[in-house]
Amino acid sequence: MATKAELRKAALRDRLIDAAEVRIEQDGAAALRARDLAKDAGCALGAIYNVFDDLDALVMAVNGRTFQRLGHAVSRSLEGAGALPPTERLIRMSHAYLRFAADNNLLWRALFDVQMTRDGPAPDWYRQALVGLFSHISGPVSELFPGGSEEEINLMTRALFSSVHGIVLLGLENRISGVPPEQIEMMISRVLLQIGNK
Amino acid sequence: MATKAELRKAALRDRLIDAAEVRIEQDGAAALRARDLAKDAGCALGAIYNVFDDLDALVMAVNGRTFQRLGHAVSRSLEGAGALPPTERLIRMSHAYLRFAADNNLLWRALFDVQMTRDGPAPDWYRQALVGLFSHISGPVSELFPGGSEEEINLMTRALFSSVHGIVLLGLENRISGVPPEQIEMMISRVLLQIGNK
DNA sequence: GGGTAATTTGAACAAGGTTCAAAACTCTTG
DNA sequence: CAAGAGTTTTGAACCTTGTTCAAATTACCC
Repeated sequence: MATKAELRKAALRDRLIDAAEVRIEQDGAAALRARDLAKDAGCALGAIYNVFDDLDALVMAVNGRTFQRLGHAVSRSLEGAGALPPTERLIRMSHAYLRFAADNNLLWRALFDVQMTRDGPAPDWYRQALVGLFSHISGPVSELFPGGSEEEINLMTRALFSSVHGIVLLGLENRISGVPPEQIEMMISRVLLQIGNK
Repeated sequence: MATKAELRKAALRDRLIDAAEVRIEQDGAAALRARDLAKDAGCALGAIYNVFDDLDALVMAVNGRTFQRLGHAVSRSLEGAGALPPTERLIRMSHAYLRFAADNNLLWRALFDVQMTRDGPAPDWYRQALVGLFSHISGPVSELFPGGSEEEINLMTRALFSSVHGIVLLGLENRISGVPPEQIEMMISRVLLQIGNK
């Protein structure tokens, strides 16, 4: 049964994730402060550690949500696009990826900051989420390389994802003095078209 | 004139950069400890702050060295390759980039960690170093796209660099359970060949 | 050699993650 | 309902770390 205490704990968990999400998007994951979060969530400092092992675990919980939203954003970009040529579908997904990264910049960066910090392998749900993203990509890639073995398709899928990720990452990096989003969009389109029109 | 004090200060500066370089390559930039560095360099804790504004500035000094070495590694990969087709030259440079990133993983990552942390724009020498890297790339790219305007060449140059960077970044990320370097090499080759053989 | 200025030192401060003994609360039983 | 046992929550205290600065040391000049 769900005792009163368990419900309170679950509610606190949600409030903490909410608060952390807001603060990460505002100032970045590195600027999270336990004392701020306790204030935001209306709980004691130590209460955070009744719910999460440490602040990293809280960031990971936020990352779970972010990954979910990212997956939906990419899926949505394919709605009604099933009949388009594979290159066009790749471009749509990539542009959705760019837009998500631009609109949720610091939350999106937090996704990739964590693994670097931690030594052990990323948690399972994390790998699963990446596999989910890849599964959207491998379809068009298979169509582009009909003769390729499964191994080759997998390789190309990851290579293309990584390429787009790199363009988005560096494109948004110096967003102050840097590249306007339309130009990033164009970089992605050019590279993917170049690869598609062989 | 170079007073005795100035010489000592310069020597300390070098010892601190040496020590920081070793520790960053060992444990990553985030694990740098002022007290460890003081011990390594045989100086007082406060002495670090007579030479550098803060630890970030010391990391930046290490980054300066790393960028220098990275530039040389990429340059060297082109020695005697001037006559090769542009795609082949791009592949050689990219493989050199991958090898450098793999052999100097945490030092290489420190290059890209800093700007994310800091708010202001990257220092000038930093941008210059990137421009230097790009200048190696834009040659082959111009040959690949002879009709392109300067603007288009610049765009493609940055796009290609970012793509390779992304493949290397994610390829080396989960290096424990992840992708072997030869496979990363192959990803880069495939993508670049695909782009070149249009 | 002695006096002044520059340099170096490391104890002290501040900030922030994490712990844990005590307080508050909840549930069970008589 | 009351008392006791068990659970949950609390926040003061602890610890690690970057950074400062008054005091001690060293270098320089006459």
